[in-house]
Amino acid sequence: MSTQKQNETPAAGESLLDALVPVAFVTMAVLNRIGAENDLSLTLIRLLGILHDRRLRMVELAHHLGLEKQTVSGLIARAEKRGLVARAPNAEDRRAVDIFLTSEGAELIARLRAQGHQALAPLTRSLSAAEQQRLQELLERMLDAWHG
Amino acid sequence: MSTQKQNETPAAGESLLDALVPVAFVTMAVLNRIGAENDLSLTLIRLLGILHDRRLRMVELAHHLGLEKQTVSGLIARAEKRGLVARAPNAEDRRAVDIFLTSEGAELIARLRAQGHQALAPLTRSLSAAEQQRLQELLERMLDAWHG
DNA sequence: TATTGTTATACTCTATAACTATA
DNA sequence: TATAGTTATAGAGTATAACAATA
Repeated sequence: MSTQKQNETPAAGESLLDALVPVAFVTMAVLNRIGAENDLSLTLIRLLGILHDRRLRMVELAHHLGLEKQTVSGLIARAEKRGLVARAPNAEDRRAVDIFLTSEGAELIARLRAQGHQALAPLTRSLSAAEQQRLQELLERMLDAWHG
Repeated sequence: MSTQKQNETPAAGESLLDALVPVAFVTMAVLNRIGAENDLSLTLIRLLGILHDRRLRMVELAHHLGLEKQTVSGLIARAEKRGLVARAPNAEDRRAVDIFLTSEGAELIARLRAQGHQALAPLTRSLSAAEQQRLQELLERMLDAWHG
């Protein structure tokens, strides 16, 4: 079943991933800890982050998160009970429901963002300003390639 | 409640995080998808990854994962039932239990690793070899600063 | 007494399946 | 018929609390 290593990723790519994956895990761990301090899962953080400048319908939100609509229905139900988001009937489609942040939810994610910057600062602070800029540039290029 | 922006993270750092966090999310999403294809959660992937070259006791494993020992006890119970890991009494401490990969577990994580390289290749492939190396270097510096 | 591990219990996250209301 | 959303149900992941065995 093992193919010859013809079209496989070269060694250089492997080493990059060996740095990228741990950095991603550390980043997630930090966000997760901040979430825990605020009683929020990573999913809920993402959800609030997505809604921070948008009002979306349930299905759209599910698509953004890569989750099933029933799952998001439950997430929203719990977040709504906590006063972080609200539902409103959609103007054009009477089947649809718009989801949006309450002011409390908006304040929470602003606070989270500040905490995130503080908590992740030790990670970025090890690099000079020029290096940070270079790193940011490379990461953005990767992201663009991924999404575009 | 909003402090003056005296000792807060400077704009340069914020922009880097605005690239780092999405890259981390994409990386996690890819790993998560690969995990799902193999019926593995991110936690289980990490757990197997940690055990790939080690034999650890329950508490040590919990510490590595940043989880409570009871949680890991459950994870191990399920992984053991699937034949991915095994338990053995520790030689020196009769209270302790050593956890280690079965050959099946070892094969699985080797397969996952290959899948991960393939799946994340589109992310890294957008950069030249020199840029990949530079990026890897910067990420490693951040990691060293974080752990060291 | 303190530590290692397990079990009991509860809540969140997630999916599959089945349902209602609207398009 | 197809789509938007909810509810029912079930399993994994996580934590707190209580326990047994060993140090």
